[in-house]
Amino acid sequence: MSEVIERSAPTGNEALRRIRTDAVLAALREHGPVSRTELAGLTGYRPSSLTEIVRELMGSGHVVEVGAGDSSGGRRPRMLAFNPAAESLIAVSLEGEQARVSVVDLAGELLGGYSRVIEPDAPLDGLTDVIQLALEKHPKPRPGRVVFSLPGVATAEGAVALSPVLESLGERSLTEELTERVGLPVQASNDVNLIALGECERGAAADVDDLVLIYVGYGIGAAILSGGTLCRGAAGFAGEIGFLPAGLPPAPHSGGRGEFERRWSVPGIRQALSELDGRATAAPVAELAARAGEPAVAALRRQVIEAWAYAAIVCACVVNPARVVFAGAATELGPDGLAELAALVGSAAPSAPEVVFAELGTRALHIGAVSPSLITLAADAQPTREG
Amino acid sequence: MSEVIERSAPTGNEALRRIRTDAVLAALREHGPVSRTELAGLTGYRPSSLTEIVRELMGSGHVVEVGAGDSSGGRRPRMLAFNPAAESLIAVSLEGEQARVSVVDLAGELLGGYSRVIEPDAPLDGLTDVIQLALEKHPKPRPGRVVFSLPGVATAEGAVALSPVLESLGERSLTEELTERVGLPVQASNDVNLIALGECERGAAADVDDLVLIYVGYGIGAAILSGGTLCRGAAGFAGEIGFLPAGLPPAPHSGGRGEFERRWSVPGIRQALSELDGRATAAPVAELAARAGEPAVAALRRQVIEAWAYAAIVCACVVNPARVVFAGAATELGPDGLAELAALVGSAAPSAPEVVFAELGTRALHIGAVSPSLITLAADAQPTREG
DNA sequence: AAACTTACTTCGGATGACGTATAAAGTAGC
DNA sequence: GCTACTTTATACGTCATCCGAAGTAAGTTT
Repeated sequence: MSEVIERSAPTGNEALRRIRTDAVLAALREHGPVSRTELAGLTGYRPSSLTEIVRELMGSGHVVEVGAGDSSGGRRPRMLAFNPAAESLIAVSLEGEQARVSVVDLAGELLGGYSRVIEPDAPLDGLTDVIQLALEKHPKPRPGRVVFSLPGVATAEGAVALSPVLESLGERSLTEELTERVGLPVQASNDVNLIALGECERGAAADVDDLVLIYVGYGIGAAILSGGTLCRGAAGFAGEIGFLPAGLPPAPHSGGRGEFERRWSVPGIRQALSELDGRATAAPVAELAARAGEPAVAALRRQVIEAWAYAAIVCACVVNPARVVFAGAATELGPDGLAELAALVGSAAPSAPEVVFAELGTRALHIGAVSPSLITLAADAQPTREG
Repeated sequence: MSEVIERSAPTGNEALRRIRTDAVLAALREHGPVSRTELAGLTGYRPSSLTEIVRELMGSGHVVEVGAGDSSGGRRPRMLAFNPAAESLIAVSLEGEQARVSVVDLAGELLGGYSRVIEPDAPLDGLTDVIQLALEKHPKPRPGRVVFSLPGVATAEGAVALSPVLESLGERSLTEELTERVGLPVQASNDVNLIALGECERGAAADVDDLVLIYVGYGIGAAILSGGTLCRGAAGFAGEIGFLPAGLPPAPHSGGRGEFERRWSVPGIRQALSELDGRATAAPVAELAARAGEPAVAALRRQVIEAWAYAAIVCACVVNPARVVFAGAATELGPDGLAELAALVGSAAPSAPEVVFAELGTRALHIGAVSPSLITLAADAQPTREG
């Protein structure tokens, strides 16, 4: 008899136990310090039930009492708060051949950062070393898991072109081998998705459930949050808008990158700028904004804005987000550029979404890594990346 | 104290009761007749727990024993099956001024159909009458709810342009007033979404969780299913691909319909055909397929295919479905047209989805109306349409 | 200081799920 | 035909959980 469980109905007491603690913790994370009575209103549990639940969570350190609140005519409530220092986790990201390892608490606050150059021949050795170093330096709130942020560039074959330093190993072995070596569960996730979760937790999209985040960097990628949950897609490629066709008729794409991404990502804009005046720039988008007075630059800038707006409009038509967040290098466009983007999107999308810039910068990665949504994603996902 | 419940943790016994019966019913709906022991494997419950659950469901008639199964070396199992005849519901759809009311059982089988011309002045009166008629004729499995299939044409203002006969009343009042008049919960849902749920239950997408369905009719609309659940979008407009920009730079849209939809929906193709040879046709898409030998028609046919492929590619880039289903008039293109569509989509989308035609035709609406997903959607939605 | 309000906890009672034992209904071997 | 053995389904005791009511704690108001 196959023990395949179809529908994840909470069966068994341990499952229920998790659900109730998760619900209480989620309510505490979202609404700052609250009294037990307020918590009852938020979660639907009765105050009498919460007594036991809260006692348990205080025992594990995840919940702490933070003094007394204001009286509303009777006994002053004892306020409860989520304690982000109860646990920590390790966030790993790559910048070229440099691996950045950050130890963060459950609020996404940085407890310590380490970096190391990875040998392309044996990337796992270097990664394991630096993660072990971080573990030794920060034993206090024992890190519970490792979140690996991957640049997800999809190729035509459906594989994932990882960062050059990771090309030597298959993608599946990354999480599995690292889990074995480090002794902690390792979860690999698309970097743009992590950033979106971060901005959704505590950033430009904190008050929104339906969101598209468009990240402009070495490539162009989007993250789709619909109804508060990440859209992963059948193969984890949801949001790969680098392959957007430029229009009608759609042209077949050649090679591993999309034409759209090649032209309108940071390297594409850098090249277009250098063709204008022969110079190479480190931050081409910022330069577009700074040199908007020059007619040639202004024309290119307009083209870039139109291209990005096109991506936003397309996403808006398909998933109807309440807000489109531009992140990464796109934020260097400045307020004028944002206004132009918003105007274009507003005039062409059916139910015009708000258009804003990301607010968290590089912190978004850390905050996304501790987002509760990520845990639930990992729970029902295979031990591979979840998109 | 606000009684707002944030996280829907199952609190209270009645909620748990629902969850367990839902889980058991869902398992029975999906996998045909199974023994209690198999059911335990599917749901995660222990056989001893299922004794009580199944007894209850047999009491309500939703589950029936359907004889004995094959022995595997011991006592022969008593097979259990979902009983679709235990309940019925009423599906209402509009074709012009004609309201079609169908009584269907929980398998989507038609028990009876009634139609009636609605007066644009007082549409609710006619609707109420014909629904009451259906209720009188089919009292046996008492209908539990009414599912109203709405053509969802989004306007620029964010409102919904309903079928002409419903224009006289606000959209909110439709479900509320009808609920009051009929005495049953009325749920309004986008027609394309219902069709997608149907094809997903028992049709061209039965084995797929990530799906885009593109419906070509009076307009062009898509339904997005990601991870098995419908994407509704912030305002219920997810899938409104009629407003897709034709390319770069994006042009602002004028009026209530998108340029894309105006050109490549059935009326648009009809007009293009009539401009070719001055004749009006009832089924322009079928004619495109039939007269593909004429050069002028072949060119138009190719344009249509390219436009539809463009929509599919865009959706594939954004949400990465495993399959794109073309429904409505698009199926009249025939196998050659499908092959061309698939080739275009395959060459331009990053992770090429399968491209197929819908299989259920008009039955999709009925099967979608009884999809369990629709109930869960209604549960957390406002008493208005859910997109 | 007494009365009232609010916050929280303790304590039975009911419900549900699990585990084990047991009954029911077959098959296989002699 | 009788005896194992296997598989299926149920009965019952135990434990965990949630709820409601009553009780305690700690304030405010008059």
